[in-house]
Amino acid sequence: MTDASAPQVDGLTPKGRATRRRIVAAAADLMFEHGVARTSLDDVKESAEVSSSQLYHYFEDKSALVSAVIEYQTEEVLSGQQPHLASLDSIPALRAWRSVLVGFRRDLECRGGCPIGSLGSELADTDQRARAEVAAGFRRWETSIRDGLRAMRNRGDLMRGAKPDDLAVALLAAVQGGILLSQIHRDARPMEIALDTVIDHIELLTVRPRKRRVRSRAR
Amino acid sequence: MTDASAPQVDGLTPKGRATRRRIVAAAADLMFEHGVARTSLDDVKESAEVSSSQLYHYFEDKSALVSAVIEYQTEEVLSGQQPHLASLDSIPALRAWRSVLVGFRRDLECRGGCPIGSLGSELADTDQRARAEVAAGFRRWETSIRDGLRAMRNRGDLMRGAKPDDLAVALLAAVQGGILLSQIHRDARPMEIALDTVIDHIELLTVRPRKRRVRSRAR
DNA sequence: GGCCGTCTGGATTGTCCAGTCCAATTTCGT
DNA sequence: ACGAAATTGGACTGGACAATCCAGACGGCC
Repeated sequence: MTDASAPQVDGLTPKGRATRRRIVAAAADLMFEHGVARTSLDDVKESAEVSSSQLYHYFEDKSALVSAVIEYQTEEVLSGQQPHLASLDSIPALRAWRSVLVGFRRDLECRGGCPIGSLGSELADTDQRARAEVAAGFRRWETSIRDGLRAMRNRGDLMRGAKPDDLAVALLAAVQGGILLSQIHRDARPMEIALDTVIDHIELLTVRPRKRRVRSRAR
Repeated sequence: MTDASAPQVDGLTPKGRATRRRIVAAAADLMFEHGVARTSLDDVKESAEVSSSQLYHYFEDKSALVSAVIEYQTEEVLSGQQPHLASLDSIPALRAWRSVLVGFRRDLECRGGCPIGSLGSELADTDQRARAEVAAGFRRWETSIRDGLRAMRNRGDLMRGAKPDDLAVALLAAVQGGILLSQIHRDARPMEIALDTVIDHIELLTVRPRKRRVRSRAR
């Protein structure tokens, strides 16, 4: 469960695994920067310093490499949001998470989209396998967010009418839409606004919107 | 102002304009379906039933054609949302607009992204001109939304603390993020949820959330 | 140390594709 | 009508690119 790529790497020697990793990392970088279609295998070979036979030794064809890249980027994205993603169960936690995401954007000067989302956007209608893999990645992401909101709900911090599952979807949509607007306008503000708006909404659905007093230390 | 493509079409005879239009429409369809990089000019020539010399007579190169496609799709998208987009100044109007957008998704069976947004996602980092044109299209879109919300605000329907400009950005982000999630999951629900959530939030910022009674017919 | 499977080098092939060119035909202005 | 400009046909070029192939080098295991 921890290493979803196990089926593809067993039977490989340590050296082989290293080469494979090098190829995937190089391909991921190039595809993040230029998109899948504009990344040639020659580029990947050069950047990873491998030959054709190496590429085709580890991957059936380009689309198999793309699959590996999707898997790689999913791990990168999810692990890059830790530990925030594991406990999005309060308004301050959501705000902190938002700031981390916005920080990533700023570091990139608003270049590039979401490492997963932009792959999905490019491939969803041409490569069913890729679409399914991106969908699986998004489901994991969404699940993490949802768990935090459900915890708030169960703890009684959210009003009974609030739907944590829907709010999780709305948050993820705000991330994706916000990233896109920020990428196109080359300005991090739209992403901030998109996320702040949904978090504000969640805060309005909070039972004690502010100045929550600690009533008992027991527990 | 109504015809932003004027600079590119004057000096053309009616026949020429028709040919040019045919090329752009064919290219727009293909690029919407397969993306820009996966749409070859041979495909465009065949679909529009024109020869190489015609293509290069009307467009400098592929990226000039892409510019024309962006312009074309911007008009398609904005005009396709009329008359809703021109008066998004009440909660019911926002709900109705949402349903139109979701209906578009369903008609396409959740295939394809936003005709503008997906071009932006693919081109933002490789073609500055394209990025700027998509940005301009988004600004027009955002402005329409914002005008409706500002009208609500000025009329006193929105609380004084509400920021119509930010809410417009959040709505547009919800549209884009929702489309992406729906495209990847092949399910219109995420888009519905994303838009409903932001509209719910706007409703909470409404002065009289519900059962608004007509108090006076004078005006 | 010697065998076998893993790993690597690099030339090659066939296809696709953006862009060019020259010549022919049609349309417009007057 | 008639010259000029716009429009069209279609072959051609040079390069990029995914994928194949044949050897040869390396490394683990008995």
